[in-house]
Amino acid sequence: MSDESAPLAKNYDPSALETRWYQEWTDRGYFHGDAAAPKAPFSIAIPPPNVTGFLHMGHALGSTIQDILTRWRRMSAYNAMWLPGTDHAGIATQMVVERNLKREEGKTRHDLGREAFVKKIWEWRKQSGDRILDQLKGLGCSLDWERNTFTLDDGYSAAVVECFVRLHEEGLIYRDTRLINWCVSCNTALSDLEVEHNEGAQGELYEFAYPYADGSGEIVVATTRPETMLGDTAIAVHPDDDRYKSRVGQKVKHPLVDREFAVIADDMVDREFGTGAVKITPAHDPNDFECGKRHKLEVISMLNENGTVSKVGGGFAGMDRFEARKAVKARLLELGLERGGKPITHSVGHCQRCNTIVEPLVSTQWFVKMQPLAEPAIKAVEDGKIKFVPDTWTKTYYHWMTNIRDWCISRQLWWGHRIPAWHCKACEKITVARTAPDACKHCGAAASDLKQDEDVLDTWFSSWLWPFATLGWPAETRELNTFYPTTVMETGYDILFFWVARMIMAGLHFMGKVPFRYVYLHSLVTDEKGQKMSKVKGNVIDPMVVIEQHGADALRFALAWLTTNAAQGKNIKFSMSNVEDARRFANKIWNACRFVLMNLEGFDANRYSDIMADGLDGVELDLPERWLLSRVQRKADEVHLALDDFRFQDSAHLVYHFIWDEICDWGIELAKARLADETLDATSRLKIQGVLVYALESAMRLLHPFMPFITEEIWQKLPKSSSAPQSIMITMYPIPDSRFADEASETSMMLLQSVIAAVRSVRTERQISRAQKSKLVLTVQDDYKKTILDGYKHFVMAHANCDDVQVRRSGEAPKGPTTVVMAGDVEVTVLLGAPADAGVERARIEKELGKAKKDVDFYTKRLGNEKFVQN
RNA sequence: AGGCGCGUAGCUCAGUGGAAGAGCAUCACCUUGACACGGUGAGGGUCGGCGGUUCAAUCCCGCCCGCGCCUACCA
Repeated sequence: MSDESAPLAKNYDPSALETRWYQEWTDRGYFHGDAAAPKAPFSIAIPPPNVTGFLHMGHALGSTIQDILTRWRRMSAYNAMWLPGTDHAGIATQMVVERNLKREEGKTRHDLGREAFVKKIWEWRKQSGDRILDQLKGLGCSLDWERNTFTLDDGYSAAVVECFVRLHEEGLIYRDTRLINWCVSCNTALSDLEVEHNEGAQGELYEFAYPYADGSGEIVVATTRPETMLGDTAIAVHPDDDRYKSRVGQKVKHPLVDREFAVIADDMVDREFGTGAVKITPAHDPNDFECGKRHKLEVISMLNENGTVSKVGGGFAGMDRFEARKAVKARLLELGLERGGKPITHSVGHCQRCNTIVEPLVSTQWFVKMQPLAEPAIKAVEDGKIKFVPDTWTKTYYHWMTNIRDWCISRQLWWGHRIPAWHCKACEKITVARTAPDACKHCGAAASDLKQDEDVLDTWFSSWLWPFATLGWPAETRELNTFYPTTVMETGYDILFFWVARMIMAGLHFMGKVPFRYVYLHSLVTDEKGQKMSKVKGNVIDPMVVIEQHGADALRFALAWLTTNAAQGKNIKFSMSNVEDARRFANKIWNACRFVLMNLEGFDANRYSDIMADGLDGVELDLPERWLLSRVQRKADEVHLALDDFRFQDSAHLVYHFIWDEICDWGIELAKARLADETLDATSRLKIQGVLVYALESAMRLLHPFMPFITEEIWQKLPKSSSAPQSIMITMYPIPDSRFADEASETSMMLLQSVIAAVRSVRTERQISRAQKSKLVLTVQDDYKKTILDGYKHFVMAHANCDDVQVRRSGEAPKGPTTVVMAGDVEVTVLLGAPADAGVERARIEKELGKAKKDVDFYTKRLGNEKFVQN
């Protein structure tokens, strides 16, 4: 614990204080959300990172945003709870462990066998699984660690089984044999979403001829995948295509394998494309598969699951699919059947995990029927029960949801939730159950005849339960009752379909309520050039390195500063200079605090709060103090509104400018001279000190969600009345206090600021040295301004470096060389020691005059405009 | 092929139907007892192009030109 009475260190050093405070907060249990607390709940479930992962800039951004929201709401009297956890991440994790196994022991998972391999993964999880959580701690995330959940925890796994069994009972989960996406490298089925379509792949549209079986010529087809001709079972042409009309029904002879099949007519064929004749391979193309169903074609799989040609490929059997492509082409050339080819740009599906080209294969898999789940999920958004921020995503969501297709959920992996289905050796039927069944439900065969399905479930099939399975579902817990629905889901837009949409469906289906009220989707964080950060490119900025160098506070503030509710698809370009800027800001705060602390001689916080207890009424305060108090209220209001709208950049800017431009540049500067004056009476001094402390303390609370560590450190050092809480974390977030709002003072200050700025500008332009004081004549348009400027001319003198200020309603131009500028409608005449350069002066005045004339023209025109005046 | 979005100061980006803003960068001056990770001041933009609606358009509409993203089974 830091010694509160110790002075603030001369230099700001984030590293030591950040670790210290995180420990302190955890020890005091500040992060825990009590399900029984009688306060309005505010909850967020973290998008669980991959258990083997490490924190990247995207996590840092998302977690910063979530922590800002959580800390802000916690300070605003909400029962705030931010739930941490990790995802077992099926394929990704299995791949990492397989790679290690290969590297360290030269073995494959098959060498170990399922049980030993899964054990191995658990060991790996144990050793690396907490790294990413520790990194989140380093970032300052106020996560409720008591609720930390892993998607393979017993309770969570039970929820996954429950979900599967219920959907199966409802007929929403089924098993079917159909064309699915298969990764020949990962050796598993994939869902449609896990296939990435790399746009613009260069391929060849290859043409070759099928001879008619009766020797009456040939039909030329065009394909990008010649090797699949080994599985062809038809040729399709358009029914109205005169070129081929007469050939429909006629047989062709396969040139490489012993097979004949017919020319068929199907209007899926585009007459303009290729030759207008399409080879049909129902087992290896989704289009052809559908076509095959329509025409009851034979489905011949010519590829094995590992991507080699199957035994139906005759002499090509055993070849890799790309090798086979070359071989088939060579053979066709030999046979004189090649008819040319041309380059084509098309999109090819790649495995999201390993980037291997995905193979459409016929396979028996488990599926979820999505449409019945999607309909209520669409309605919930239409009804405004869930709002997307930014709302441009709403349309994207509707589009995907209304065109949703069934979800292939079985994966041929070992790491994950095993499918709760048992195959009966006796009757070959399947029994789906919550626990291993005693007997086959269909034929009564003994348990010994039942074998559990080898496959595991898609990782996302467990994550779609996240907002409620983490709170104890299917049990009816107090946690669910209090924290479900969660308030906000904050995540990257890249998993809108993978995860967010599916959570909405699952939440509505199993809980009958939406899983969250708001979906905040953040942008992709790229490097400063807009390039995606990747190890290969070597442009990765590691958040942990940033934290080490500049502190978590600087990183968080930089991220918040960059986070606009940007339009869809616009990235956040991140560079170290953003962090350095934030670090400079932290340093500025540090030093402002040092100034205030150094000037607190004789200050008594309790006495100050007694004086101010009833607001401004009857309290004699100088203008800068009234002004600063009022500004605090205004900023508190603005920041609150910005956060309420998820405008993180706005809120960060507001606090930044409040602290830097208002507290430091004016509040402290105006206080300086007076505090330095030893003749100042004790009460006046107390008020100046008190207001500075108040403003700084309020600013620290405003800033705390963004920069939790430095604000705590400084807050602890500031004098407080005896009733103050133990930590800034448990103070109230500033809300505007009307007792301290004072519009008149803000107006008056603005007048002073503009006059001071005008004089400074003249002095710089005239190159008047610092040592030389100026004399001013201020000519004003009304008595109010005269009173203000007369009353506070000492501030003008001090801050505009003048030794004489005369304020008047009108009068002759002062004698001697002068420069006149306008500050609003105040004529500011600066008396110069020496005559100005006539040419320079003329140019300046002409420029100003030109501007003024333009203004006059503009307003005259506008006021002369009848329709404008009417409006 | 459909859909979404972007084009504003040198750079990165906010923003609004009533003559444009921030941070950084640039230039000048200032080592003033909080801070040179600082202070003061200055320069810099026909808000992608062309039309339309409006009293008024950077903002609304249409087209065009440049980008980016998402969805999709074009063999």
